[in-house]
Amino acid sequence: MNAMGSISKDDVISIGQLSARTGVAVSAIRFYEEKGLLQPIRTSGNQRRFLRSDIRRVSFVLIAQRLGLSLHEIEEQLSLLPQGRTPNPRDWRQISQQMRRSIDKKIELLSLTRAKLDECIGCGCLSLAKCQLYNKADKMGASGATGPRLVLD
Amino acid sequence: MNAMGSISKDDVISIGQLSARTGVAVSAIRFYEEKGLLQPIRTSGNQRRFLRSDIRRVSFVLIAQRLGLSLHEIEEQLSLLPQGRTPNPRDWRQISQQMRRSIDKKIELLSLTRAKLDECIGCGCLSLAKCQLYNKADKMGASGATGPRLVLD
DNA sequence: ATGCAACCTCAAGATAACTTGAGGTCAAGA
DNA sequence: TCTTGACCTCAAGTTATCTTGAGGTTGCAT
Repeated sequence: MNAMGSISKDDVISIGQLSARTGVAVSAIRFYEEKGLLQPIRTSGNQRRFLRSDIRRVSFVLIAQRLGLSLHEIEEQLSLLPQGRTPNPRDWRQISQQMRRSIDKKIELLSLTRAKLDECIGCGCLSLAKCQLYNKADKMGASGATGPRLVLD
Repeated sequence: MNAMGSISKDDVISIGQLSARTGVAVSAIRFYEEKGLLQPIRTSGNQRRFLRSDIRRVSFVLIAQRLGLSLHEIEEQLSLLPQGRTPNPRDWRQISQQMRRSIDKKIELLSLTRAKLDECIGCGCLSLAKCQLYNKADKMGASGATGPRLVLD
C-alpha cells in the first residue's frame, strides 16, 4: 500500500512470481484458487495479482499438507480465521496444536494395529471370522462410502 | 476335488457367494480379478467360479489393505508365493513381519514430524526458507510426479 | 510499434480403488 | 416353458490433487 491506502503495483505479485517464491507450479496455484484457498485480484487485462502475504499463505498450505490435511481441511482452517486472513504466528500456534492432536491419533492407531499384527504373526490365522486385525479394522472403517477403501487412517 | 482329481460343482463358489463370505462387493471382486489378485475359472456359460481358498485370499487382501498396502503391492506379495498360491500361515508370517517393519517406519516418520511440529509451535514461523517442518518434508517427498501430492508417508 | 514471454480459459488426462448403469445372458424353481 | 434373480461386459462416473494441451490475450522491453 502507499500513503493513500490504495494498492500500488509494488504491493502485488504475478502468478509466476508466486510460483517461483513457493515452488508450487503455476497450474497448482490456479487450482488452489479454484478450491478457495487463494483469492487474487485481477488486472484490467484479467491477469491474477497476489498479495505478498499469499506467499505465506501458500507456505501454510504446503506445511499443512505435509501434516496430512487435505486441501479441503486446510481451506476450513483458513476460513475459520477472522476476515479470512492469512494465518499469523498466533493463529498458527492454534492450528498446529490441533494438528498435533491429529498426529497423536494416527500414531495411536498405527500402534494398535501393530500390536494386533504381532498377535497375528503368532497365530497365522487368516480367517475373517476370527482375525483380530481384520475385525479391528472393520470397526474402524466400515463406513467408507466406496467400500473397502480406507487405508489405516 | 473328488476322488478323480477333477473339480466338482461343490468345490467352487459363485461371485455372489464369495461376495457374501467376504463382505466385498461383487463389483470389487471383478475389479480385483482385473488387477490380477484373483483368477477364477469360468463355467460353460461364462460365469466366474472361485475356489474356496479364494475366500482366504480375499481376506488377505483386506487385511493387507488395512496395513496400508496398495492393491499393486498386495499383488506383488501374492505373486512372490510359489505357484501363485494363496498365502498359508507360514507365508503369512513372512509377509506380516515385513508389514510390521513398514508400520514401524510410518510411526517413526510421524513421530519425527510431531517433534518438528512441536518446535514450530514454539517459533510460530511460517517461512518456507526457515521452517524445519517444511524443509524436512521437502527432503522426504519432493519427488512426487504430481507435485506437492504426498501425505506424510 | 512490435515481439514474445508470460498469462488466460477450458477441456481432458493421470492415479487409486472402486461404483453405477445400460443392455444382454444364464440357470434354477414353479 | 417361463420367469426372475444372479451373472456378464463395457463404458463412464467418483474423489483428490494436480498436469498437460490447445487456442487465444497481455504487458513489458526494445
